[in-house]
Amino acid sequence: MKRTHTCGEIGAGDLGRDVCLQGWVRFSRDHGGILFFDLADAYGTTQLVYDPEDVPDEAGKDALEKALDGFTRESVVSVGGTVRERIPGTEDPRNPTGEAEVLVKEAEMLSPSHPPPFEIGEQKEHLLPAEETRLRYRYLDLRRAEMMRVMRFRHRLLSLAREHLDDRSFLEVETPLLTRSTPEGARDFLVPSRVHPGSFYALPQSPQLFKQMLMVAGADRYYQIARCFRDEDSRADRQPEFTQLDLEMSFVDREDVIAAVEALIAHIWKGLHGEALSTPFLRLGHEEAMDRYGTDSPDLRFGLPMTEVTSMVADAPYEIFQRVLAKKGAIVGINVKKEDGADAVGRNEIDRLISWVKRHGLGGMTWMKVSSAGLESNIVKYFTPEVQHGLTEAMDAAEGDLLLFLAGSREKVRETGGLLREKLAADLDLIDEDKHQFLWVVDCPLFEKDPVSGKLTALHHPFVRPAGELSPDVLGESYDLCLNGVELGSGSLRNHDSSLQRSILSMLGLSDERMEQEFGFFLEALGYGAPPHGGIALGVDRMVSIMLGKESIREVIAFPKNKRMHSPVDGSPTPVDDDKLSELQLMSLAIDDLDLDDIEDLE
RNA sequence: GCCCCGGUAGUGUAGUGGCCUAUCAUGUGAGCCUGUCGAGCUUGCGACUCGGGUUCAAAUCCCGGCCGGGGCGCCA
Repeated sequence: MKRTHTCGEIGAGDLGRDVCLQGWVRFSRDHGGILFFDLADAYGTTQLVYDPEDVPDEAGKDALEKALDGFTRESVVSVGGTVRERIPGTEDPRNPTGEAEVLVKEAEMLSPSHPPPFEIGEQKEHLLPAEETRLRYRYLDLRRAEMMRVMRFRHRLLSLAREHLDDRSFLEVETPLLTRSTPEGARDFLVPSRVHPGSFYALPQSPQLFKQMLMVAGADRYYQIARCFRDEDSRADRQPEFTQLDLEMSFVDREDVIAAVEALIAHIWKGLHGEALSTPFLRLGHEEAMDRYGTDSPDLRFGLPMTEVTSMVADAPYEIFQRVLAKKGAIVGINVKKEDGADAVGRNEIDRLISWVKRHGLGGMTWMKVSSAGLESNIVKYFTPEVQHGLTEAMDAAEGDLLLFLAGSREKVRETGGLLREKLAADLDLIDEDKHQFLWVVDCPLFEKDPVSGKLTALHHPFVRPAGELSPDVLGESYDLCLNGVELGSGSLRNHDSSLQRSILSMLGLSDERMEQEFGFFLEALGYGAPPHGGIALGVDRMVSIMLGKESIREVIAFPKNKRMHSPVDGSPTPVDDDKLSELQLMSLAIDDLDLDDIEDLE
């Protein structure tokens, strides 16, 4: 028997037709004579029915019944039969195939299944087995229609991206997975070389240098759906291997790249959601993002910005503020607007917020209520009417609002204020889960100074073009894309001038010798006519998970690693045989009976 | 490296010191049932993460390990 139809396409139009269906037995219902089976495949479910009083071939009846007896849950079977209309009143309106059924005349077991460790049928989220179990039997988990829907959504997103970029002369190029380990950035996954004992490839953390060399090559516009690898601890939105939609363009300025990315995302959005996405996206300077929201990827689905009031209250004889000012600290306010639910924040709630703030390392929090008579609280008396007026103006305070103030070191206040903002939004239910708020954060500093060593490190990566004359404080020609407070992608214009690139690497502490050793090949490439260029890399896993409202990117990756970077389905990583190691001239230090003398003997 | 939460039949759960020979559902085995659709009915099966401790008594309390998850650090 050969399949003639899928389980999702049988309908009223097929009545009377002889068909062959093949798929998985999802549920069966035995009424003591008449039998029902739900046969499922990737496209849908069709009801099979066996009726002992309606068997065309009496001689084959026993064999047919015997075969059907073996149709256990999740076994793969092949059936031949006739499509017929269901008895009136027994149609299933929830199922697109629910008006028809297939009367089984032939049945064959293709592949039996053990009883599955959990149920494959559609079920409520809270009835799902633990993620651990789902990942161990991922091939069964993926069999669920919801997971198939996720995989299709992801596929569609990538198709739409390809379609859009192909139409705009972007060239899809595969860059190597076996690459050079470079000193900057995350920890590398290393691959030992058999041919060059003691030498290693690194799996790419991103195709950054290769795509830039493609620009030198004159490719003009490049993209790649690129797997990237970073050996750092995972999070709900971080896996050791992940996918970037990576692109790069030549002869462009920042606006060109931003516009190209907005058009790309709008195209994807329209294709997946059917509705136009409003562009251009909001934009925020990095410094303002930090000042107002305490993070470089703020969630602008809600308000509650911070307002710095340090200078405004500088002369107020309020001791707590004065102590902070003496230590060159900062004082910021957050206005919980009446319309955001300030009334819901009573004295008890404020006390809870104060202890929450203390747990985050600040001394406390002060507050004022805005009433018709003006500001009210036990500290208002320390502020002159002019100062009160200034605060009201600066924080856009109106009657019914609640003003919260944090004081401490600038970094701590920013950080805690940002977290408080998110906590308030969650507590007051200000986040519209259906809203998708894109945001560009632009003008990030090129460098970050290590507070302990004073050493400069690159905030993004060392190839970002400075927006002005090179100095430790210079801003970069950068643009980070955020969606709902999550960093979706990071892009910039790059340095196409090799001497500028050298200066930056040198400011990052690389000696000429090291620079030559680690990046010489790339600097050399920049010396052979590198066009001005820039690009971006978008996190595909994050984009898909946010668009589908999933809590973790593991939900949108077919075979993800778990928190401890184990692959539950294949059990990797595993130890390997000693002969494999010795072929690579390697010896593990992670073995129980290791005798250090053995190593010394080898030297 | 650190902090927090969790671990009870195959799966999801109830059980906060003795009422536990551990609840319920689902699953699974057997039987019944001719229009169901996550069919129904009867009945059998099946579990306290591991080690140590406290106690007359531990699924329950304490300590440690293992496993899973969230986070900090880390992630140019």
